[in-house]
Amino acid sequence: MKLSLTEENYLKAIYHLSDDSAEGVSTNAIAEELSTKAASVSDMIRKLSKKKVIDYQKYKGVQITEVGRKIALQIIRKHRLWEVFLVEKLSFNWDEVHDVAEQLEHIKSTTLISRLDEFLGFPTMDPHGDPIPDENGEIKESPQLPLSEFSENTTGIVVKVPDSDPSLLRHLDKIGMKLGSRIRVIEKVEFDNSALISIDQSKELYLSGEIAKNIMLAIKE
Amino acid sequence: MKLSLTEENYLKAIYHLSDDSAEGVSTNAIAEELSTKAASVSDMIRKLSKKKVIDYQKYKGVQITEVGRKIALQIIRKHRLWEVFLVEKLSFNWDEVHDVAEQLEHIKSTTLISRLDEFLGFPTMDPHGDPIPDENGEIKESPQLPLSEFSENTTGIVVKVPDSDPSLLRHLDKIGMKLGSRIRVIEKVEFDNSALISIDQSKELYLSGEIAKNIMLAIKE
DNA sequence: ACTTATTTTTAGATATATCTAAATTATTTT
DNA sequence: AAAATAATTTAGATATATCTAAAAATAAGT
Repeated sequence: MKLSLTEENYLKAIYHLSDDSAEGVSTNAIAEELSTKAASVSDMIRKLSKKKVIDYQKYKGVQITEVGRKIALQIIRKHRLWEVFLVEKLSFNWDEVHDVAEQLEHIKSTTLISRLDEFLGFPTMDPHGDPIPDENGEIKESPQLPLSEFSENTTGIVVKVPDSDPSLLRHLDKIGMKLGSRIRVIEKVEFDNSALISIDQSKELYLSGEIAKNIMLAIKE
Repeated sequence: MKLSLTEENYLKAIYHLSDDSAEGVSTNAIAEELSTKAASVSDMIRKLSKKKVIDYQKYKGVQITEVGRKIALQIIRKHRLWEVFLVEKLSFNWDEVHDVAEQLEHIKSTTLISRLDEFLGFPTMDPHGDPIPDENGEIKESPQLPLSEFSENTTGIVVKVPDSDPSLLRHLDKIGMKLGSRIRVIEKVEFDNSALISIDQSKELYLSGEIAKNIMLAIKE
């Protein structure tokens, strides 16, 4: 199955949107995700449907097929492996890697990606804590909740933050919150859903509910 | 200056063809280099001319401008750095890297390429023995010595052989030694100045001192 | 110098990916 | 259920990159 760069980006967007809701993905949602217009999405949807990577009925939204899912996972695998490379080998900050990885993920060479995987020591998680699918598209995921769902006096490890928002990532960097940071919820403020937390058993600060919703923690017994 | 992927490939081809002959580059030559048709080249030439990366008069061929040359050298820099990465870090054979490097050279990120340069230890030569331009487009020809002057357990890339002696060239052809071949001196024989060498990490054979004196190698750390 | 051959350019078509504006279908409100 | 609103699709345009076939300019052969 040969897909153009644009087709790959559409398929990836549809895959991500499929995760959020079990229902079919709407044209508008795809348009917003890709910062394009619904009309363009309609055109592309017909192309992808003809290639059998998505199922599609007019006005009914799209659903990714098993074939499409496998392809999307391979693109995501490449994206995340390149992110590991950029952070571990080229000393990028974890908030600088997304745009470059968006380009690198489209390089076509199965040899390249398996050699890269080996070179990086077969990592299972990218620098944002997202799991890296294996060459068959299998994902091994650990149980996790957003920080906002944690109750007082519980502890978790940062395993995932959205990689799409540089301003958030810069802020987290500034307060010293990284993947692997140990977060303890000391106090929850009912009024605005903010929370007093500690980072790595030292720094204490208040975190807004907005931020807390975006930080995924692995539950620590 | 923003160039599309296709424009970058045209510019690179024109740069390479400019090297061969001091005269302007012909439409047909570009078409053949890129496996496309002369009509397509005519169209693209007008675009590149409008962007001032080449000079062009109808029916008179093209010449690369200083601006164009600088851009071409940056693309070549990226191509060759990626080739070093593929060979040194991902264990590609030097004859497998070209197609992947052709893709990687178009990734846009100056940070990426300077970090990659550093990660690779600021190499001056790619796996084929071609020099790697620096970030200003300057090329430093690498130091070279005749094979006979190399000591045991050192490696070099064939950069020059006398073109005046057909019998020598025929012999080199027979043993599989070409420009760009990677030669490792395994053992030197004092008695007759011959040397046991390996060619391209595979074939091993003895080479007479007479031949070794005539083969120039670029020194590879 | 004139004819022939080659090279190069133009004109018109095709394919991808995008857009705006209008038409159509689906959903929501009253 | 009819009217209003929202979502989606189609129609027609634009921009890039390509092609074939025909025209124009240059180069070569006699």
